[in-house]
Amino acid sequence: MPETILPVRDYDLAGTLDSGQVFRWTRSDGDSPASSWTGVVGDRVVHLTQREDGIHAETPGSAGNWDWLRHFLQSDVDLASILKTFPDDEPMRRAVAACRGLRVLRQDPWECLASFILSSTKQIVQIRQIVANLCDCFGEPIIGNARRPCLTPHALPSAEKIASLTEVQLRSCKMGFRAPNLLAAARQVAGGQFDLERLRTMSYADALHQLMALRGVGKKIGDCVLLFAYGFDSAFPVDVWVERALRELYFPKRRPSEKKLRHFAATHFGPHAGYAQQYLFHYMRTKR
DNA sequence: GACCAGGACCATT
DNA sequence: AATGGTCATGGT
Repeated sequence: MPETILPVRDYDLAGTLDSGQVFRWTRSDGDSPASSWTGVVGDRVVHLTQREDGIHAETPGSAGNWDWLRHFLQSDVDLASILKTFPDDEPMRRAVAACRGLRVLRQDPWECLASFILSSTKQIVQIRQIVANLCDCFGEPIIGNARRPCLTPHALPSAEKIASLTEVQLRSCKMGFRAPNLLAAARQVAGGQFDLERLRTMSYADALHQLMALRGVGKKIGDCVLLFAYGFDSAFPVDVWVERALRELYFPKRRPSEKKLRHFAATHFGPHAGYAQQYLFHYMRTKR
């Protein structure tokens, strides 16, 4: 089985894979002290383990030069230089101290868009379950991993595949009112009316505007896709946790208006605001 | 059994 | 511009 070591330091694999960016990774370390995870990147099953000398990776079948994994993990980015751009205030210092090595991943755009269309008013554990249902029922099986037939991993279904389904079939995955939104997005992507690749060439504002034209995609989900799939580091998704972080950590006592809060979020956190947002999010979710 | 969840959207004030 | 209801579902 192909394997490699990514000699990366300052990388919290567990925190990163469990910080609500991706929904298909499961811990597989039993009682071992090392943090070990299994997931799917594209059409490959990957097993990752965090050790002293870096992240150990193995995948059945062919791994090529592993660039696809370095890209997904963003293991070559200089985290320290990003942290330097964070505002020098008490909330950020606390969040950074509490989430050492937290990274922002780089996902496939369709997987990211589909996942976050399904994320609306759902807890992360439930998003995981919905995405798992969707992959198990309609994703392409990944062959060569048949430990047991019922555990055959599946890729996330393509836009074309989902576009060929019915709303009733999608609802069987327990995604509720999100089903028509996912179906509509899949049809537009599969039919070529919506070009996910073209977003790469656009400005942040234009790309966000495009995404928000999709039913079920507002500012928050649009920002998640731009940050997690396209690397627009200025995107600053504000969900209930981040809003709580802003109000509690930056405006205790006062009650800033929604508009004022959005202005603060858009101007205070610098060129890598998206990273700062992820630190605040994970900090709020894991403290206490 | 309430309450809430990585929201978006539409109808009222 | 700011609230309020609605949409499904299940964990805590």
